[in-house]
Amino acid sequence: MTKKEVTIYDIARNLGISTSTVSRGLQNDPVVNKNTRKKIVDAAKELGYRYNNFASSLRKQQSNTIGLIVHELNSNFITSVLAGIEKVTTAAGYDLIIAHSSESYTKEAANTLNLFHKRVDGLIASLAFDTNDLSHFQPYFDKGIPVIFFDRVEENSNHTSVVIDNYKCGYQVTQHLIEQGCKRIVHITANLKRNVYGQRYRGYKDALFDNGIPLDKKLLLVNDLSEKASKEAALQILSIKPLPDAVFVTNDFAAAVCIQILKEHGVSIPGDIAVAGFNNDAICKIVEPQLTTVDYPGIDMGEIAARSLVNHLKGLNNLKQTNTIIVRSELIIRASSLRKTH
Amino acid sequence: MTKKEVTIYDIARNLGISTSTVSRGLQNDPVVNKNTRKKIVDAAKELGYRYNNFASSLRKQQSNTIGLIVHELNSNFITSVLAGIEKVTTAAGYDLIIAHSSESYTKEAANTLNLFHKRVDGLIASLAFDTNDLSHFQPYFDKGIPVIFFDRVEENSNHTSVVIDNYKCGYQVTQHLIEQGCKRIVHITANLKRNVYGQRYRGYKDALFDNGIPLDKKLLLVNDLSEKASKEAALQILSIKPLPDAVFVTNDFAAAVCIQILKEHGVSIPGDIAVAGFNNDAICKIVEPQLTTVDYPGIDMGEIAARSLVNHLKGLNNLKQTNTIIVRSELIIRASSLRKTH
DNA sequence: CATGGCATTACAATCGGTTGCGTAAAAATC
DNA sequence: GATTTTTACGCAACCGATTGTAATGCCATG
Repeated sequence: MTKKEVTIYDIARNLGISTSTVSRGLQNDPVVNKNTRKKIVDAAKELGYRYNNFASSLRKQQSNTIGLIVHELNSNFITSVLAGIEKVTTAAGYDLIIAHSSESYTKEAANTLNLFHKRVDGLIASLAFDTNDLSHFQPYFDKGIPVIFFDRVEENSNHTSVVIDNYKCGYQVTQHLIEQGCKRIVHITANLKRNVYGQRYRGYKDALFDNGIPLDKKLLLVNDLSEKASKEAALQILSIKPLPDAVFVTNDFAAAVCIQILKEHGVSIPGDIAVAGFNNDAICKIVEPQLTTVDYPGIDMGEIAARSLVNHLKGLNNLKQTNTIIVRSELIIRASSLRKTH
Repeated sequence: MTKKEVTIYDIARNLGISTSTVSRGLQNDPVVNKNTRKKIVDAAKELGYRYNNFASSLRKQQSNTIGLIVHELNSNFITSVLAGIEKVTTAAGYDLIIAHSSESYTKEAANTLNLFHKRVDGLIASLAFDTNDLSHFQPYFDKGIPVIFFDRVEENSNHTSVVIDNYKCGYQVTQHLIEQGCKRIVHITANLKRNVYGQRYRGYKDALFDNGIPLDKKLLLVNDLSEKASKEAALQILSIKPLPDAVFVTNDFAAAVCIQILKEHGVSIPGDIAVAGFNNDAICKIVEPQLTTVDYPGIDMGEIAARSLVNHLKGLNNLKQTNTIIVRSELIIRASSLRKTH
């Protein structure tokens, strides 16, 4: 069976010194003599000592852990964010606990509570599709545990958030499609209550308006951007008379599925219908024609969010002063939307 | 600032009972009276009590947490595994800490150690590309902490592992390509020391042998299956004279990139070169032609691995009795390899 | 030789649940 | 009504590291 754990008491007894000295020695506290420190470290190694995070966290009243709640893990974007966050938190000596909600509010709330009980020192979160309020974060707010939202945030909340300018991106994509001569632009997106989709839609709407193109509600398709939904959306597009001349999808994978179905039905891309996606996933360069999209700097968002949190935890800045941080983003034009050669 | 934490002592004082009763009451121990239990739970809610995992874990000497080490997070396969694992661990009341190595042995070792210090009750792991030995898991073995490997495992080790029959899959794919009339089959794969690639290669080799096709070392391309490497591999294929008539890539994304480059150079798929991938990622149905591949039951592997671990932890079975669990897998034939119509 | 200063180390309380064991009271048994 | 059994709860010792404060020893200074 499991052997007895080695503790600082064992080290202390072994060396004939006190546990406080051992504790300080292991923390490299300069107050303990260099030689003693070395002896402690050596003894620890030799005895097979392992640090007990529980005892430490219990006593110190902090976990040295940051919680991360994401809506999904399966996109390039989110793994980039993860990389950015990890880079910063690891460097700052924090551990990271990742929880994902699979786009479900229920799971998100459960994870939020769980991480609260795990006593994370801070939280970074991207909300699920159907999250409508932030009441499940209330315990954090009450206890003064910092929470930073990124990408999928709640609008009109005065919590710190790191986002891109979704409105501008939506506007840019639409403007680009219009400049390619498109006038009947379908917009396939998800729950408009979620900021990223709502804002992009507003950009789309305003771009149409500014170009004197009437908004046609029939061209707005809201679904969950899954493979199945995307296929159905593509079929629906085919049934619209006259055929639309562009599709702006707020997700690259969904756009790829659309392109596929449209092509299967003899529609030429971008000749008949120009298509644009969102996120700049790896898939963009695989589909034919290659997909116009918006590049979304995941790694930067992750780094910025994590750095803000870490700085706050170390007392270097105060989150209450910064509300929204907007990260640059960029329209990337590829063949799927190019109808005019300049 | 952070208000003082509410503890079971506060609840006890409030109700004029002892902490032991409170503790038992909160655990729903039937030994405490129903009414008292209700009073405790109510008081806890009212006072804003939150359970302290650290105190509990410290005392109980267990974390109720399972560690998961994966090589990456960005594939469909791995997120399926994750879903399977989560389903089981959540149901069994365990928390999950996910760590990913980004295919780096160094990070894998660091994560392994970190989870060890976090005192996970058990570990589920899929190894990185370049992991050659299991010495970083030694602390677990020494302490008797169960470790289950899945997918990317170390061969010839007598640790419990959950895998598919990679040899058979490699054989099947190759056999299928041969049956389509291919004779010069390129094999693009990664580090052959890693079981999944080594076994598939052996299947490839044996299928060739059994069909009387000589093994041509020039047709074996080993790289890291990244986008860049796949492009280079495709260009390399184009330079082989005479042109090969099939490519078996051990990763769908890499296969997709290859197809793209080959097509750009006027190669017809599958007419000139038949292509097969591995994993049955969503991308398979996006590329043109749709990609022949091997379906890999991620969710099952996750469930099986997690269930074995959980059962072991609960004392329901003993891992030392089960060594290797093989999960079913299936060749999925699509247009990218179909040269003959039956 | 006494005293002050500095460098080291020890003492002991503390963090918040958990649990074996003991006991009191209530219920059941004869 | 006495005794046994049940039910319900309390006592107190843990788990292992941290840290404010006190104490020790040493050297230097006057």
